[in-house]
Amino acid sequence: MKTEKVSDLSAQIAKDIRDAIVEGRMLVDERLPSEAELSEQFGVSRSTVREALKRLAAQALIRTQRGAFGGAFVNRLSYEEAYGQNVTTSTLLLTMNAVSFETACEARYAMERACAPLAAERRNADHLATMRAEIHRQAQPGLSDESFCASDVALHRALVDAAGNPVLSYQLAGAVEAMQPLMNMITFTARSREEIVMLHTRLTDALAANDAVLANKALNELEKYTLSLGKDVMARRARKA
Amino acid sequence: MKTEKVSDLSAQIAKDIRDAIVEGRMLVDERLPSEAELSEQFGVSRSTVREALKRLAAQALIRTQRGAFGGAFVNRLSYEEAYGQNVTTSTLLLTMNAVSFETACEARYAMERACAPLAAERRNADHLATMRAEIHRQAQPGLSDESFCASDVALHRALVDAAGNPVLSYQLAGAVEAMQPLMNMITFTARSREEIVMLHTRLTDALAANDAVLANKALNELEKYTLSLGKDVMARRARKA
DNA sequence: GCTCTATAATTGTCAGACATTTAAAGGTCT
DNA sequence: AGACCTTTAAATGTCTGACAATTATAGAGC
Repeated sequence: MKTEKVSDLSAQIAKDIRDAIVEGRMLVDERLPSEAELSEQFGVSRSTVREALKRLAAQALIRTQRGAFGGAFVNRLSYEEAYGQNVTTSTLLLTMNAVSFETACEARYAMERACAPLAAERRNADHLATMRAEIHRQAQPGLSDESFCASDVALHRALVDAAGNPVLSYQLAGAVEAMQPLMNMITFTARSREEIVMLHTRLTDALAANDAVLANKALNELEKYTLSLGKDVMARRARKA
Repeated sequence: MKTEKVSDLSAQIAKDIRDAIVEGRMLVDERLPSEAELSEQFGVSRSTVREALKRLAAQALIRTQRGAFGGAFVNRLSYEEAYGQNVTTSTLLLTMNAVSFETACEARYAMERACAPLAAERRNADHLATMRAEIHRQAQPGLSDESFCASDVALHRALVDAAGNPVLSYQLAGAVEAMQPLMNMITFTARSREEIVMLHTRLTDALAANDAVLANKALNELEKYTLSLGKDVMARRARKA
């Protein structure tokens, strides 16, 4: 066996099994040996095996079923599960490492621009309807800043989905959702909301007209404006402190 | 407490603690209660608590230290840890869900194009040197297809890093690395490698000249060419089957 | 042939024990 | 006083054995 001395058996066993799954030596829905068999195979107690399996379950690599003919099975990772993992990890990464608003904003709009040409080509009526519905919501007075940001993310998600590429949707929508806590730092005045709604409308109109160039222009202005709003907030905070 | 009946105590306990971390109720490097204390607080056995903690450790949310004054601590998620998680999850998602080469290819180059303008502006000598080194390697005869693809990914990574935005690097490099198994399906003839090396050189030259437009053009041609190579492979496979 | 029940396999949980690691406290010598 | 060693206590890591809960299958009874 390749089990090096690591002084954390459950981690080592989890790694062995994880490698087997990632490298395709175990296939989706294949059943792992029972906990008792695994403990014999690896020469450890059942508790240790269980801790290893829980590690894998936390990464959605396996699912377990109780009862006779139950056990642990290699799990087919769904977009939904992977998406959730991605968002949790990315969110923590950003908040714990004090990523600046400027950096997050730049990354976000760079990724949005990556979808714009595809979205302009492939958007369908549903995508446009979703975007217009979110724009409508953003124009409602009395909306909290958090809800405004959430709607902003939803609109972005529609833009990304309009590109018609599930891989792009998974990667970018997750990334943007993870940035929401950072975006939430902005306080949106009535005036700035008006401006953003206008730019969102221009973006949606551009997609409706299959015009990638106009869509990109709208995104550029949106980035510039969002950035200036963020900088205002920072400056105000700095003055107070 | 908000612990609903879920009939998997360790998952529920893990969720409670995870929420506390994600919502900021527990700060980085803060120490969790000992396993004995947790088992008392949650009213479960120590084994159950341990299984919950292993789940969190698998997501790199906590780290544990043995010995006196040891215990479980909220872990500052590093870019490296998050990156590894992202790649594992994304890789499995793509392979298990049979994402088509076309979809992966499109997503990849869409994301590369997102970085090109920033990279053209900010690339430094190191980035250019890395890219040229990878190009040199790609021109070596006798390189396996896998190594060629790996070098391709490394070159891409340099491009993304050249954009000078760590969030972008984390998200996009992880996404592209996850696509490597799919890209590995292509068999590269000497002729096609020559073509790709030429396009890579044009891309690097464009960045060296701070020319975003030329860089984007090179990426577009690269995408078109990669896609045609992939389609050839598929067609040949279909004929054989 | 259908329904119900018993069975056996398997995971989930618990209790208690011991091994191992590690930082801090205390003691000894110079 | 300071440097070095030893002890100690707190904590995680691992093992053992037991029982509870769940569930598909096989068999009994009609």
